[in-house]
Amino acid sequence: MPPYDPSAYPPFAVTVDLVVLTVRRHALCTLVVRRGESPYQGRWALPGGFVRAEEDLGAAAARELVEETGLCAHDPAAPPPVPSNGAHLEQLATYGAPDRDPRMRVVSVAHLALAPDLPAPRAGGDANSARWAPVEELLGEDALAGKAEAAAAAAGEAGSEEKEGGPEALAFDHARILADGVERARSKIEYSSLATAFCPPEFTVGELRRVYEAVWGVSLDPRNFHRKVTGTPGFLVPVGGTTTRQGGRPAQLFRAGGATLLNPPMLRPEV
Amino acid sequence: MPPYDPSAYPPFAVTVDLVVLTVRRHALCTLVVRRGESPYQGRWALPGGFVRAEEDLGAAAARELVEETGLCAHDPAAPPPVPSNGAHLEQLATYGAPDRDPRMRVVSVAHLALAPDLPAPRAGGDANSARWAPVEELLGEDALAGKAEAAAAAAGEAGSEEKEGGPEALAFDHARILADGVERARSKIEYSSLATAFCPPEFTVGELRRVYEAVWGVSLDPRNFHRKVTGTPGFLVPVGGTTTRQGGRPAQLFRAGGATLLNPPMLRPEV
DNA sequence: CGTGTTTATCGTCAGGAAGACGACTATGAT
DNA sequence: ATCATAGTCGTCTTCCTGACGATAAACACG
Repeated sequence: MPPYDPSAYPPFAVTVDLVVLTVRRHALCTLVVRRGESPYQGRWALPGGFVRAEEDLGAAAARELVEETGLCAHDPAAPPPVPSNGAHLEQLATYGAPDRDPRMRVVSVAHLALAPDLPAPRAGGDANSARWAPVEELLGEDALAGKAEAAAAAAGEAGSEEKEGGPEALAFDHARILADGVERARSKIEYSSLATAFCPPEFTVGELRRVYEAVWGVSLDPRNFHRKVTGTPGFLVPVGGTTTRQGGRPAQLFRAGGATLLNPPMLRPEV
Repeated sequence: MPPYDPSAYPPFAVTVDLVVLTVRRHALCTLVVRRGESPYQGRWALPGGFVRAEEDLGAAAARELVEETGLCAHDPAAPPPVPSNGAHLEQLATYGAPDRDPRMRVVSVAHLALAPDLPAPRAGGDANSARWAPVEELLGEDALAGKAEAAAAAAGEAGSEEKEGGPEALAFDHARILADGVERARSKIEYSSLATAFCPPEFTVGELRRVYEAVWGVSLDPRNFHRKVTGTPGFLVPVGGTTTRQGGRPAQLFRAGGATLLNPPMLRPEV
């Protein structure tokens, strides 16, 4: 790399942060790690780390994802030959407020990963521990600045609310990043087949419906949902077998079809 | 800012690049500037520049927008008190391949700006000149790698196609950034009222329809379009007057309504 | 072994949205 | 006066959706 006058531009640290979402026990959950270092020590944070000198942004996110979860990132542009436990990974947004990290100027390129339900997370790297936390618990409708907290005061809130959004507020601006990631996932499963990324390779219509219900936080009519997804071309391909994982009548098994954009889209119920 | 061990992380340069879109003479156009400096000297590029040491990413994009176009950025989160000629500005994506700039490691946070038709651009900063270029001319269906160029060979292509995507290929990875920005705009005017950002403060239904037609590259039925947009709550509010800017029968004038999300959405015609 | 429960799947019906297109209106150009 | 252009209002058919009844196939219990 040719030299260049370093005084012509200010130096930045560039990191990647990960919003890893999954559906566990009917709830949308995200991976958080306990911070062991100085700023926000002991608080939960999104997993992440520095981008290496010769590393692409997406590669850095994939590396962090493997380190934290063992998941093999599944680039939508280049489907892997082996259908391993690959998670969907895409860039979310970049956060670079000058004071977001008190140590130095850090620009963080957040990525969004969607994964099927996994066993307990393995703590990796510099994290003391890691867990799947329900996003509702982390984003309690007022975990972000700007939301009215009048309702809490009026209701005589039980528990120990802290100043910045609940007892388990995330470090840095990670609550904002998580909220953006959740909103991205909520809107993207509307018009793409991304909801299948939350499912194992073979799944039933009911399991897919429970993904939508968990991500959107609504309940859907099983009959209309079944008609909709089986009638959308390219969304699901039957794989032949049946299963009775959930009790009740055995259900057909499907794989994700080749379609990435759904037409017609799934419609999120109104408010 | 407290000191921090600079050997613990590799230093990056962080820039913002702008995809400024407008509709001119029934065509979707973007602002490009002529590069005066060494890599890709003389080639067209997207406007952009370094983020300053204490500057937020959005602020840097807004500053570049003012420098290049005189447009006052219009943060959706904080509507300006004065309805000046504010353009819509939002973050698009971040590009940080290790070799995207031969001089050094640069991470560019691209932003998307939508503006009404403007007078000739004023060349600012380090740009020799600037112009509005039709995106179709910059992204000729094969300006990006990966597209099949077999059709060009079979048709006995006239003109002087270069190796990397046409005679006016953009510098760096700016063709990719532009393509992503155009795709964002195309999809976002479907379900949001963002198409009004391409219109002057007061506009007619026909002018709004021509925006959709230019951005999507299709032709829409004027009668169905009229019924749709006037029937979508919060999209348009009548302002009272009429105009005959386009010839023909005078048309009612509207302003953009308060709605940001359209329900039902506008539907882009199928392939 | 019957009954109840759970889940899956198929059908029906009414309301609404959208595409195709006819008809009419109000301006300027010739 | 006539034509061209652009805007606006209706109609009709088709498709999608939400609400919901009905049936099917498993298991749990008495």
